[in-house]
Amino acid sequence: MSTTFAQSFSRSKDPQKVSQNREINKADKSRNLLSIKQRLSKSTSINSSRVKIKKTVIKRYDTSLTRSLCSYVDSGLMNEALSLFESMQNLDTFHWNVMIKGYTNIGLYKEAIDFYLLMQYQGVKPDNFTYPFVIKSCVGLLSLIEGLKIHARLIKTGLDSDVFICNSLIVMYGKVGCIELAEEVFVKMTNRDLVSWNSMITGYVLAGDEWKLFWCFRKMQAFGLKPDRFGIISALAGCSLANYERLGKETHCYVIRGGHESNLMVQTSLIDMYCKGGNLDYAVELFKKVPCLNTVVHNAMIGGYARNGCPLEAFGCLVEMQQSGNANPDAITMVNLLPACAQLRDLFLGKSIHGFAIRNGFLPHLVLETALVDMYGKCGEPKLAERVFYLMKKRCLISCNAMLAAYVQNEWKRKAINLFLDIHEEGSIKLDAMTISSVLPAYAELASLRVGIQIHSCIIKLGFNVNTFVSNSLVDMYAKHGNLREARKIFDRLQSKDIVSWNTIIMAYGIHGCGKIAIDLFSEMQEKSIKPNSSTFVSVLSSCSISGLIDQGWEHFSSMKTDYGIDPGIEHYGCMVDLLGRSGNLDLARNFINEMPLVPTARIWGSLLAASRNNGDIVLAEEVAEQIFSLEHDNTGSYILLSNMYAEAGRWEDVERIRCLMNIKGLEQTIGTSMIELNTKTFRFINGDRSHSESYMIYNVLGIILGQIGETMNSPSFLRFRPRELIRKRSELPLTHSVRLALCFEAGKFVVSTVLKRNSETPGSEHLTNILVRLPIKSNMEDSIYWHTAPVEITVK
DNA sequence: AAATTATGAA
Repeated sequence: MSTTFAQSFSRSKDPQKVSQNREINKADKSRNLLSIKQRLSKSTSINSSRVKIKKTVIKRYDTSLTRSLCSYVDSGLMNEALSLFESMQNLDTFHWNVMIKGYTNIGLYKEAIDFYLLMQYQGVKPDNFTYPFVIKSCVGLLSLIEGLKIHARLIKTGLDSDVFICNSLIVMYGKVGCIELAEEVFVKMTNRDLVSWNSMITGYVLAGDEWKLFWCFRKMQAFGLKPDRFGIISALAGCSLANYERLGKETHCYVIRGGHESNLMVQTSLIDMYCKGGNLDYAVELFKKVPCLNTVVHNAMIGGYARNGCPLEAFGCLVEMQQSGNANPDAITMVNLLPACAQLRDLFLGKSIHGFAIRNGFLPHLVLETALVDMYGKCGEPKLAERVFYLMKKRCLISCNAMLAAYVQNEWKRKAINLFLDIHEEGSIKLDAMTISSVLPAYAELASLRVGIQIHSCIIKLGFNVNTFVSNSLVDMYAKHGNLREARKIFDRLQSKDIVSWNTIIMAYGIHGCGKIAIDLFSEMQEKSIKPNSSTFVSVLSSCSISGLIDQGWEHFSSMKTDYGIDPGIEHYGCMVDLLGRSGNLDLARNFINEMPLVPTARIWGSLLAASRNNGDIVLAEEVAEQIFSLEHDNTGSYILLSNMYAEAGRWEDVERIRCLMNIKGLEQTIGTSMIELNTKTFRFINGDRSHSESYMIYNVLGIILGQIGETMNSPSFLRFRPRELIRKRSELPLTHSVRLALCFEAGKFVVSTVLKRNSETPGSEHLTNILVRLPIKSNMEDSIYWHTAPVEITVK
């Protein structure tokens, strides 16, 4: 299949077409623009012609010159038209209108408005024919301010009752996003024609207000007007907005009854509607019946295949389009194909499309570039996404959001946060809820709760705290930072909880070892008749696994399929292996893996490897590691784990062998660190760390807390290192785990500062003990090899 | 002498 794509890409590489496209893109526009500005500044020549108008009022109209002017304008030859215009005498409103129309039609909106201003300056009065063009130019510039000025002028001159002008105004306000103003114009009109209604309906499509759209659609019929193809096309767009299947079919009936079935644009809209409503079969049926397929219909179908999870069919449609010879792919075709590449995770295909777009002169193109950023992000290539992003000439909110998502999906958290801050500080692009919920996972993973709280207040200021997506990310962020209470508070206050909200809060309790609360929340969710999805069960099963709720884990695992019809995925099997491994039942875990219907991944085996280490089963560990290395030869963690197990067993030759293997493969041991933030400073600890200047205090605190939970530390062992003591050193390692050291540092500092505030003297070691022993330490520390991934809550009465 | 509304897009 991929050779067909490659062939079809290279076949249409036509140098002539490429140069044509490029020319349209830039050359013409800039040339025109320059000459007009130069000529407009020489207003003396036009001035003199005005003088001549006054002198020769009686002189007969030169119709042949006027006719030439019109034909230049109609063929888009504005330079020639301008020369003729300047040389002409007897210029009246009609000539000016022709010029304004010409500039509007070729997209030189600024020049059209300049001409409109100039004609007034020259004393020529604009009439009802002038304004539709001028208003269209405002739409082209998306300039509400110019539009409002013109509207004011219309009210002053009394032209605001002209139906054509009012219709233009409705279109303008609809397109610049001021639907209320469009409504105002519409309501004030005394005679509304079909175009007025159609324009209003189109405005509602753009505003995304399908309710008012259909209200309008019905109201116009009550006034005795029959919807034509314009209104029907908008209504079809409204159906995909609303996603009402019945409404779509109802509107399809209008098409048939009105006899619009043969109209290509109507056919396209119908296909698009059925695609967006997920009714792909209907769309394909209609697509097959279209007699002359153009680029747009193909694009609608390609987009439909892509959005309905049929990426290969999307490419099939591209090949059909190229083989038909009637239609050529354009920039939008590329935009529609890129999500298909992302779904296939096929980087080669994505790059082919990128190359095709470059060769055909489609770039620069804001939407296409954004789609490229999105595709590279989803194909796991944040570097390429970044490259496209920073080469873009223009960027908008959506392109920034796409880049942020690409960073976050690929774990480039720092970059995501920096980009977010850049956008925020630069200020020209206004953030939305999507921006925030894209970047929050990056804040959740990085160790600074302080900055997370800053973002939270920023969210409240911007009013995004009511948004469900944002709140879900916030719940996750607080949970990952160990502040379960705040996470719960946000969850409880959230007005409209969706399935993600529930999944997140269940997982939050799960990762903190509060399996019971997690399961209670799961029941509560079911009582509220919210249907769990596949991710819900990942949350529930991990909660059971972490808290050692073996029976409940099995219950939920089997009820997934029987009660909810959800087939367990690889991640669910992973949770179960974890559960069995934690319970120490290695044989069961192993049989479970062998009997599961899916091919085990490295992560599944990794779960069993961890379990075999905790149970000291070195034979199983070796076997499992073999499986992992066959899947991922560079899995550093597994090498280290195996090496540690050999060390614990005193098998030094094997330790050495593993180290050599790692050297050969160029793998380095990564050192895990734990960070904690105190008074705006970040402190980093490694396991058994003694490098901190306050290590004495930290180990003091550690000793005290260990005493409270019944663990003891043979203090000298970490001071010296002798191979024979390695066994003990290894088994003691969790005692001085980096997470514990970080927490003890925080606890100690807290006590010191509290005591200092009270007594204004430095507390001694005994002092510290006295206070720490009395501290209520809230957490079930014994449950885990570390106490917790989250800070321990310490309160002093 | 002349005008206004439509299809596919992240």
